[in-house]
Amino acid sequence: MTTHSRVLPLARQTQARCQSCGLSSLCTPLTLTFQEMEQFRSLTRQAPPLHKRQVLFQQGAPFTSFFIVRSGSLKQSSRLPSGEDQITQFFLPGEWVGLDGIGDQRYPGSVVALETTTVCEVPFQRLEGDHPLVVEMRNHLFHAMSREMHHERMLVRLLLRRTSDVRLASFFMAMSARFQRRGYSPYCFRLAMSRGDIGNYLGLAVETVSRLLSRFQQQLMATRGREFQILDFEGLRRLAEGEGRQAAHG
Amino acid sequence: MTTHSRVLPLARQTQARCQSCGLSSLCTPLTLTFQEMEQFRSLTRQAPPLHKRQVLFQQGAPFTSFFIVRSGSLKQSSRLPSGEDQITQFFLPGEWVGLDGIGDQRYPGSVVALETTTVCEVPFQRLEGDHPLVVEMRNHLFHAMSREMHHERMLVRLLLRRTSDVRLASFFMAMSARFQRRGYSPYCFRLAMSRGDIGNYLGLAVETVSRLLSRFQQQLMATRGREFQILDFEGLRRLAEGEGRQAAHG
DNA sequence: CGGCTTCTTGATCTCGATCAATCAGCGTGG
DNA sequence: CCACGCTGATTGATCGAGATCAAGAAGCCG
Repeated sequence: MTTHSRVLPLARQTQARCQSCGLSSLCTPLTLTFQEMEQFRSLTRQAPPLHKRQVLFQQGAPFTSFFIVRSGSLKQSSRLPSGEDQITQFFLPGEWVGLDGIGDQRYPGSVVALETTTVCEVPFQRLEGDHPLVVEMRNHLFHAMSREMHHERMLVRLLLRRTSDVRLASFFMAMSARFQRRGYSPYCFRLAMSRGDIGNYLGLAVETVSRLLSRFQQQLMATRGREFQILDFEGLRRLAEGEGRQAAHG
Repeated sequence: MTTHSRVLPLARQTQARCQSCGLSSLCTPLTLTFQEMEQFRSLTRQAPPLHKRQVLFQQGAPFTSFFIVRSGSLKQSSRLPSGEDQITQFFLPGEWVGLDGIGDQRYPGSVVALETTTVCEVPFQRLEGDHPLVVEMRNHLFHAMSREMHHERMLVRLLLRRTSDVRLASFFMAMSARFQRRGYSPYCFRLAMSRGDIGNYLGLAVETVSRLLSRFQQQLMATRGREFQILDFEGLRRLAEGEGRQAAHG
């Protein structure tokens, strides 16, 4: 078991990287590199691949494990008392799934694959006890959750007062950052979720998302189906941060 | 130090109570009863009372302690790159302040008193080590943060798609639940924050808050300055949950 | 090729921000 | 004690962003 000790510095490294990320974005910062995923592998077990629309776990199911995305992507949505589904998160490779189930020992939303997806399962009980590796791991999660708590709070509250174009720009900036952190191009990526999913996530109608994409098309981004290319990164960032042409400026 | 072991079951008790709280609300569930606050006292030190507008800590200051509110109330706000302040939280007696500073070791927002307020300081380093009390305490926080993570995510995302009256109704339902949990009346309470603060928090203009209160006045609530009384609790709940008269129903 | 879902574009209407003015509360000082 | 001024709260009028309704267009898969 002592062979895992090399994980520790890596955990800190992730943390440091997150700290230096000043992007005002929707980014969920619980991210591992492929290398780190290999290191943690001893705690995990590989699950069979999910195909599109297949469910990883259902809302309300007892929390037993969380998961790390190896490839593909997923969405998490919660069924509201009113009957609608609210998408609360998207997951990309390297990101943690199910952390919000720790709290009351049930998954608070259903997670389904947006495309063919593979995940690693991390049984939660393997994170109990006082083994140094595990202690460090929990510590890592502790910090990460605190960060995300604030992230979420500030950014989503921020979105409350923002126009639809700012919301969408923030979304793409966040996605860009997440791809970049995984070593992919921050300028050109494919998102497996539908326009409807994006709209649901951001609190916008599908039509609005579509119209905004058309508007962005001219200057900021090139869109082709679910492939996105950021043409004017700075411009998009300025828009997301509210420095751009916004309602009631000058 | 072993005298603190009686704390452990209490921590679990809090957790159980939070679990059973099914309110769809903005509630931040990190709450202690006065009794529990006494138990934890050994970890804390009393700070001198803050008067209105006095700052507990500034955004960006190094994270050293968090705090538990003993009496009064506070607000937390973050200065955005654009220069505006976004209120991210209100704190009532029994609630934890500063948890979101753990992540990157800095307070992500400034916290100021809304009225004369007393808090207990809990130096973070007293929560390190493997002493059973401290382990249990961290565990408690771990669970609480996970819960709050989801809470925040779902509810604020929910608010994104909600009309102003639903947002405000949710706000009062959450406040009501928080007062109730502390043993106060859930129907009649005083909120020290201004209309502007509420609007900022919910992403609404002051004028909108004011107008909504006038509208609520007729049926749902009685308002007098910063004293609020809920007249039709069920009605307010239905409105908050989206079952009420809403845009595009019938 | 049909039959689906997803995406786009157009037209209308409503909610809530904004601008503007008045009013109420309240501590200060004459 | 009351006049004054300041801040916060209310109310009215206007306007624009975005939801909604409606209809096509484009993929996508059997």
